[in-house]
Amino acid sequence: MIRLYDTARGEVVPLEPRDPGKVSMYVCGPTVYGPAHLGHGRFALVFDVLRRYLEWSGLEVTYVSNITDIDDKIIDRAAREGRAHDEVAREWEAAWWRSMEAIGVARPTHDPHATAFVAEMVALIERLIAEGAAYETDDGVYFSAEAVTDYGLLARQSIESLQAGARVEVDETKRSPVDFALWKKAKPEEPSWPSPWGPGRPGWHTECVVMSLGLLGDGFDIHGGGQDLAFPHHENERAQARALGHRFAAHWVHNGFVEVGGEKMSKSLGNFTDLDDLAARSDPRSYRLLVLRSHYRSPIEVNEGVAADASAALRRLDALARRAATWPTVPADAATLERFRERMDDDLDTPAVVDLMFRTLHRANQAADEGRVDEAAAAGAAVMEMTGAVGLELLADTGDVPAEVAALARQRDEARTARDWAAADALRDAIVAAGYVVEDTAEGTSVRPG
RNA sequence: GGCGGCGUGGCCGAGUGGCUUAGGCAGGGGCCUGCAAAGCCCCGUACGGCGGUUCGAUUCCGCCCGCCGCCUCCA
Repeated sequence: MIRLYDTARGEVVPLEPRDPGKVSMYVCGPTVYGPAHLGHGRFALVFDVLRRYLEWSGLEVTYVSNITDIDDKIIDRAAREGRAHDEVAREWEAAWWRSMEAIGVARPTHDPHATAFVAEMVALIERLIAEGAAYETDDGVYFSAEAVTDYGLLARQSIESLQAGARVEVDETKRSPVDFALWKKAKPEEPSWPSPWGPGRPGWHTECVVMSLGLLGDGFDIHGGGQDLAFPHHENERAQARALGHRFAAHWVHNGFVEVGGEKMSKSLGNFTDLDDLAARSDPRSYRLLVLRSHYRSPIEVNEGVAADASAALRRLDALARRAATWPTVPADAATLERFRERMDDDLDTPAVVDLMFRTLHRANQAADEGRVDEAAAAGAAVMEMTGAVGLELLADTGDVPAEVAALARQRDEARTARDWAAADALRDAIVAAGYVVEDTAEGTSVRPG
């Protein structure tokens, strides 16, 4: 079974599924108020890779990722644009799924929306009040962090040091600086839902508690998200669940940030690149390869040079896929797949897996060059199996080539047969100028989109 | 201030007390090719600084320097 770093325990520990053969995952999804950037892309890819690998391993995965469709930022944007908040949320949610599709992230098993669970959230808050873990103030309902003895577990800090470090103006209505809002009473003009405390909206941290427990049940296997969610978001989710006696998530997994010039990419710093821009400028699969090249908990630097690097590496993998298409169909090399499994099971060691992919690619090419076709085929099949298991689909086909370009290729073959090299080179230049890659093969001129 | 992490060859990025000291990209030489492309072969002796432990440290310990993250909305 796979071993993963657990933020709560601070070490790599085996994943022990609650239900044998099945894995339940909850990954905090986006607040839909704007375009997704590379950071969102990374978390989506990291957990997509984990999910696909678990499925490849034969486990039945239930993957839940929510859509936060009510939040101050959505309300702000709607107000600025003079639109309804739900209209803004719908627009950006649609954009989110388009971006996810562009980078090949599989759709979650369930994609619950916060606004569909408001009644359940109200019920949960009522229970927290009844337990003495929450209290009402003039502007809302707050959770009392002191109600949970190990508050600070995910932050790996004591509640005292968290309080001492509070950098925010202390809200006078809160009893403690680390207390957080469960329910925000609506000001005039703000969207609202009815509650025992008057019209208002839920705080961010409650939705994930209700939706994860509701869809996956208590003690679900994995709760994931970006490192910046560990505290306070996940800490606060956990606090609510624990206050009500739930075990909640068994395993907490957090991915590292995307950085630009050594700094975290974030909307507030304004140093972000939209996922759609990247997908439009390059083969979106290269971003997955880029993400796989680093360990999921390490920061990754993304810039033009690094992106070009990944694109070039991807071209080699595609080249192997094309070559492998001419080899016999044989089972993938078992020893290589065993290595792959070992590396992946070791806290998702994808850098080692990329290493293994390229070594195996090299082995396949070498065997083919030396005429050991079956060995090449087995190694090639292993590369395809591994890339497929982590969601990297290699392109073995040569793509669509227009009839006029194909005609140029045939003319070039004729010229080459006639040993008219000047004509052959001119035709090749023409095909390249049209944006295609030309390669000679035993069957003649091969042309594919560049 | 508290907590955590990082500093590796031109670039990206793994890893390890010594042994064959990843992988990718870029670069140089060669093979193949009419010339290319793709592929193959060969080539780089790097681990922030100063001490310490050790037969031996990039890897362990201490200190220092530099950088980053969380403690606030944030993937």
